[in-house]
Amino acid sequence: MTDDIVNPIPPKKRANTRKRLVAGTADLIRRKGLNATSLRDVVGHVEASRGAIPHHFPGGKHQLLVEAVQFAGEQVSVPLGQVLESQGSVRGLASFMTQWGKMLEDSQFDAGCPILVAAVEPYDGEDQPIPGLGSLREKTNQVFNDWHHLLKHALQREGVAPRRAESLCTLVVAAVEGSIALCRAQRSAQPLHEIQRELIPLLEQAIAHSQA
Amino acid sequence: MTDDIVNPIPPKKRANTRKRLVAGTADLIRRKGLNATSLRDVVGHVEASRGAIPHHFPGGKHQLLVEAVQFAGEQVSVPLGQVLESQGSVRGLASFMTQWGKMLEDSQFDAGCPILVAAVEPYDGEDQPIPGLGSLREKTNQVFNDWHHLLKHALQREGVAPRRAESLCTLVVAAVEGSIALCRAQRSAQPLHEIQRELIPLLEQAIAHSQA
DNA sequence: ATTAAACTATGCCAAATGGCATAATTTATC
DNA sequence: GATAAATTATGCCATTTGGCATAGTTTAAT
Repeated sequence: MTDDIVNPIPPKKRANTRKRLVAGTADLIRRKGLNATSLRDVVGHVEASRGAIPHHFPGGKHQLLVEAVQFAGEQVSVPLGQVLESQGSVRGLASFMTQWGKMLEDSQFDAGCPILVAAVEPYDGEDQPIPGLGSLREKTNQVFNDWHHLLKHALQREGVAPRRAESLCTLVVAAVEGSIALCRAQRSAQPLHEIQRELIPLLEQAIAHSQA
Repeated sequence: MTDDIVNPIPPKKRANTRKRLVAGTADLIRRKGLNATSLRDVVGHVEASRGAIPHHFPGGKHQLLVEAVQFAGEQVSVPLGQVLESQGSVRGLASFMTQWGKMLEDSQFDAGCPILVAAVEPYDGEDQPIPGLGSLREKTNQVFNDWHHLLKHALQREGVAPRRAESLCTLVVAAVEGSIALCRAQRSAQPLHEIQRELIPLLEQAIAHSQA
């Protein structure tokens, strides 16, 4: 009997719906924020049924938000890691920031960074943990830490001392996120370009100085 | 007859209620955000009546939010201008950032920057203008610009070239706001300290270089 | 084919929200 | 003090929200 073979192809359309819900939520968070994104919006956006949510996410909206933040974090950290690896920290960061500018312009500054939204927009119960996932705030912080470490390791690989790398990449992450807020307010990608003008030479200098 | 003397003491308790509503809204925006701050929350917070809102703010919640953002912006820009004037750009910025760190810690990172919230949290109708006030987004951008110009003029006064001052203070504003988001996620003022570690020397260097 | 499980669809509910209308009350003016 | 205006207090309403329950449907295993 096929006893201990559970199933080589476990899910089919089910996992698809689940993923679409998570991705769709992440997408709506960018445009509407945490509170204003209703579950009805989400199921409408991904063409799912309302009943799919309590089924796939017994933790309700809260769980969906946490998973959406995690998903959105990976959506950024994976390409960020690649570009840092292949182009080095300076050129990698530059193309990363260029990408961000394009995204903002393409959406006409209606879609920002979902992680920034999760960090800034207070959400009732953001500190209550979802079993196995942690709280919304923990997850948000974890994503920021991912980006931070990615950059930090890239800088250290290029000779920057750990302590300096620490403050440098906190500055980079803070400045990029902050500039996204400025871009949204201003409806222009200029702030992103302005900070790039300062950050790139600063990194170059730190790397050059370390190799002296 | 007292004909054209309208009234030497125009408002008494009325303007008080109005101001309290605006200030209370600004306060709640920090802790709950735009959407989650209900008008019932506001009137409860400042001990006013619900009817006071349609009376003082015919534009409804929207108008109240715009005025709250303006108020909160002045609440920051006035002391910022003072400290930049009296201590110069570098020391002024340093004490400004220290103040921010204290505020965050005092609230246990429950209260952030209301302007950052207004810039990041999407709000339905944020682009619809309130007659005589402009839209929520315009007002938010205006506040960022105030801070920007305050810092820019301080830097220029100390010899930094306009183009450099431009990018430098965009970086400062973006980094400070971004770090507030990081602090909130991390429940620690460390990110603020880390960016200070980079920003202060950067400004000092720019000023020193300009005087060579 | 049958049965069980996973998944989806739909309706209902209590709570909350912004806006409004109306009434009560205070304040200013003569 | 009387009158009008400004302000405040309260109740009502339509809408939206998240959560849940129940029923229907598909999918997989035997």
